[in-house]
Amino acid sequence: MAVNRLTLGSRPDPASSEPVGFRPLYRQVKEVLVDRIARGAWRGGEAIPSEIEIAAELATSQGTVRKALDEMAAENLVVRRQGRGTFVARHDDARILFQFFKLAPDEGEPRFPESRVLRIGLAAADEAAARHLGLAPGTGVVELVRERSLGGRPAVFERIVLPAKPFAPLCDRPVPNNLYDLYATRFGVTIGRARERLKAVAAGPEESASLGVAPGAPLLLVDRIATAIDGRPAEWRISACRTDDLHYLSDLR
Amino acid sequence: MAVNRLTLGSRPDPASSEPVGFRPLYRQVKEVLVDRIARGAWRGGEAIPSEIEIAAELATSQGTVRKALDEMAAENLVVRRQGRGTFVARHDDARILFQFFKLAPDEGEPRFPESRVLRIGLAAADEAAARHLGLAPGTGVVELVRERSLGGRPAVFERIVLPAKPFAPLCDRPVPNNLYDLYATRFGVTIGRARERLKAVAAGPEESASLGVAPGAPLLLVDRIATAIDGRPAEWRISACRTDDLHYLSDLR
DNA sequence: CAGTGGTCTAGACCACATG
DNA sequence: ATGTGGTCTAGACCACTGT
Repeated sequence: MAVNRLTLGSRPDPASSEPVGFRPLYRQVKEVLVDRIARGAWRGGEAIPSEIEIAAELATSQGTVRKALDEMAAENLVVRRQGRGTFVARHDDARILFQFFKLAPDEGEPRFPESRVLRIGLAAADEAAARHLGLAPGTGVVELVRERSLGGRPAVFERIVLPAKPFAPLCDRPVPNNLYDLYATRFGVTIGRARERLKAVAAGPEESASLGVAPGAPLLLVDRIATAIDGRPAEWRISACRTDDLHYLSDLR
Repeated sequence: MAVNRLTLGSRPDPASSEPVGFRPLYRQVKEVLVDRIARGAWRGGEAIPSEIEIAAELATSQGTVRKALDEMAAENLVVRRQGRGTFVARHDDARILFQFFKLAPDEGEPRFPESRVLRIGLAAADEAAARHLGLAPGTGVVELVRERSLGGRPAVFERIVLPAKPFAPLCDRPVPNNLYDLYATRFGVTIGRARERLKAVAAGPEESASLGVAPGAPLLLVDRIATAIDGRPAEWRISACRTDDLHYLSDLR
């Protein structure tokens, strides 16, 4: 197995014309670890080696490894537990609820929604889908339309577009409620972050039928691009949300 | 002047019934520094003492002070610049745009909006305002209604409610475009974070007139409670936003 | 040049979890 | 008792900024 050679903190060649500037050691350590997680070296929930072991393997100090792991913990890639170890973060319902599902009832606790699939199948990426997912137009994609309910009442009508490679097998069996956990465990695609653009729109016929609101009623439209931890866009999702007794929570800090 | 006594990292009395658990030294250092900023020991943009000076004053190590300052930088309380020093964060337009103003044009760069005040005056807090601001109902509040434009076109119609203490003088002279900077420099209230709840609603008569949209057109309603760095709610703001060629940006990470 | 924050190291000890 | 991450310290050196 190849040894991980890390350049030292000091520049090896001061006259070099590298445009990268200075790359701290702890970022290189982080890069190695993120890459290993992205390649599935450990499963979600599994413990990674201890700081001391990683430090020994990469020939650096425990403090440097710690700084790398602290950054990864801040990005929700990893969970650290004193006395137990460092674990690859899982997309369990609690995390989804905290990080990715921002819709909550006006009164009462946030809950994870139930889902009902309305349509699923393969299609060719139109111009918008191709642009959002970084594909060539016409590339195969999986298209999934579903309805999500909170407290037994339909709340979200959404359309999800994924690259057929590697997600095509999704069409073959029932899809679970929690998709991001499935992406990670079955397809090795770990979603790291997402960017959402929100608009208020008038309900169209399909949305109004699904959500039980009048046509033209105001709905919150959430346009999300979710990105894997290797930085590649992995999912495009448009959700129309009822907000009569729900709201979208955004923390500014 | 009182000396800042910090407890050591080890528990002074293992049999003590203190419910606080363990309070790391660096958090106590942070607490001291946050408190000094909240009390206006340094103005926004001003440099605070160097790590070495703070460490000497509080009789701790540079590394501990650094950890405190790093956390404060992560919370946007402070800006650190290599070679120059550590500065109290200012609510300049760039920061507002990044942290608090999430509305951006669908095409083109985000910009800071212009504002036009429609009404300002003193009032008694109704039940909702009192609850949001942690006041007794009937307490005096400042109420400000304004219209904000992007690219010369009205985009946001908003109502802002503030405690009359200490904000009453706002009514006496023209209010600037950037309110959070004013809160900090003139009233010593530094906004640290905010929680926004979003809904899609139908435009009412006042909103539709101000924003130039049809009555009943869908608008994005943003209900914000902004909190000062000492943790107290300082502002309640409800904004109705046009989203035909704008969107609200939410980064999930 | 001196002074600042940033990185890296090494070691000691603490808090926590598990066996 | 052992091993994990968390805190704290001390010191060396690097990168950056201003004088």
